[in-house]
Amino acid sequence: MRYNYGKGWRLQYMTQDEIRVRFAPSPTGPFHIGGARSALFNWLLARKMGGKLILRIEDTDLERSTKESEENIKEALKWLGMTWDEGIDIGGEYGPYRQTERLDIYQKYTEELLAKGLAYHCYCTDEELEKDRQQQMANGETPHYLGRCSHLTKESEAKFIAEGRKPTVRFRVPPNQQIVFTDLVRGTVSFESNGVGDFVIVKSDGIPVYNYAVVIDDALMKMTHVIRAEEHLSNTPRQLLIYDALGFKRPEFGHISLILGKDRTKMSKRHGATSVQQYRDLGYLPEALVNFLALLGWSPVGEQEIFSLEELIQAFSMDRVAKNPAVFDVDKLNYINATYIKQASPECVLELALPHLQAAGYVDGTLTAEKRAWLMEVMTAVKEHLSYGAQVVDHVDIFFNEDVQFESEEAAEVLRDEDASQVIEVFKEKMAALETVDAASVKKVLKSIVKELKLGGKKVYMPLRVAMTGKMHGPDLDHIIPIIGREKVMARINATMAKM
RNA sequence: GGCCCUAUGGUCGAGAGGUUUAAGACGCCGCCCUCUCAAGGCGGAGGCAGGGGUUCAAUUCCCCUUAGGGCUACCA
Repeated sequence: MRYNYGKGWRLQYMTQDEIRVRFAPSPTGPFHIGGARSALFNWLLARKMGGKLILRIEDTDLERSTKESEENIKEALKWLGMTWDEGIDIGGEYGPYRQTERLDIYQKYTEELLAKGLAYHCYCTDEELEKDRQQQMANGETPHYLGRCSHLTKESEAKFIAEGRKPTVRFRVPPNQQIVFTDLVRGTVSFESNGVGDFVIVKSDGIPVYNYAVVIDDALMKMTHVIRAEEHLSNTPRQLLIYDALGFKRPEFGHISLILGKDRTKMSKRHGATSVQQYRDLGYLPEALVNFLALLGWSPVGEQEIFSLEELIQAFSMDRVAKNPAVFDVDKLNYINATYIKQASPECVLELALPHLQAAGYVDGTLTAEKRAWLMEVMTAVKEHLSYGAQVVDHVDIFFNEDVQFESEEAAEVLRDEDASQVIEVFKEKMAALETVDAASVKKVLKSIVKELKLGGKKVYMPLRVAMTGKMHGPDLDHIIPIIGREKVMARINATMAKM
């Protein structure tokens, strides 16, 4: 058995009315790829089980939260193809879905905790707290609040208030308790309450802290499963204590491991692109990114690796989520994206590539229908070579640049071959005689030259390739030629030969 | 420092005590195809972190060590 509770939980929840899961990001910066994966697993679980996905915004960090980040998250989720059933924008039975709009709700529970003596006001200053922390660390103890304000007399409390101190609210952690829960991906996890220490649940400005608000929201919003990143695992005991103190039913927890960079530390900017937006801007396809993310920490039963969204939903299950952290492997992402690009329509590839073609100055903002059609042919020729959209600029100069430059001395050498000029002469004649110039007719021409001149294919193709592109490599010649067009091909060849 | 999580090739990972000669994929190397580069096809190299147990049998269960990560905030 992989987990000591077996697979029963799945049955248990299949018979329940509905699964309710949430994705609850804090809008404090670019939408991280790890957040996208958390969202994905929740979304997949909800869709698989016919449940609901709730999108809640955890914006209690007033300094760092921005509306812009929130928009960013929504856009990214939509782009990736994930939709939510309740939450910001669309509302629902358990709203509001933005924590700063729920302050009155939290306050009600805070008063309850205070009244029951399960929480208390703390007037300690940052300096005092920091001093305690230093000392405990020096003593080799788990730093935690010493409880200085836990039993304040009315007099001293009045004195602090008179001094103008703004209190925080601390949760009174019961001593000598074992906090145990069963994690969907990790099995039984246990903590000692003694290691926790009374923690702040409401800041001195009256705003609740994450560990507190999250519990009230998840409970009130009737979450059945909390699937989130492993960084929250160590916070879970604190949250469990609050569930119990408030008499809430505990949901199931599942902590999925973190996504690491190449050096096995948490993914950060120095590992390259870390936000969903960056991958979109680089010209990755949302389906490919989702496919890749799904495989990072989850594995399907069979050997299939390329999954559509629908197939992922069918195949997904929480009991195949891995416990160990996963290194983000761009090579594999590129491979997956490349396979999606190969299957994609020219229109779709053009869409990925267009911003990069524009940035490189190959095309300007306005595209005529004719130009667009031509670009699609170019895309068809190069899409086999692309891992992502931005790479297009490495492959298209041969279609845009009429001034042929040899990429190397080796290339120039090809045209000095004894048979080169004859090949080119024959090619020009045959091309001129052609009624329609397309891949099939060009291919016929090229083959006939090989045959008639009794030369190897290399001796025929390479001089022509170099004469019209200056390069030794590129897409198939019979594809390139119709795209460049007969006139320009001729002009290029003539110009190149004149230089010899 | 304390607490918690994790440990199969370079990477993602299958594996649920004997079915393993340890899947599959990416990457790497070679061959084929081919005008070239890709793509595609075929093949190859490469791994159970170390040490103790438990057991007739351990990659699989337990313990320790080591390594990595997370938490330890009036961040989330």
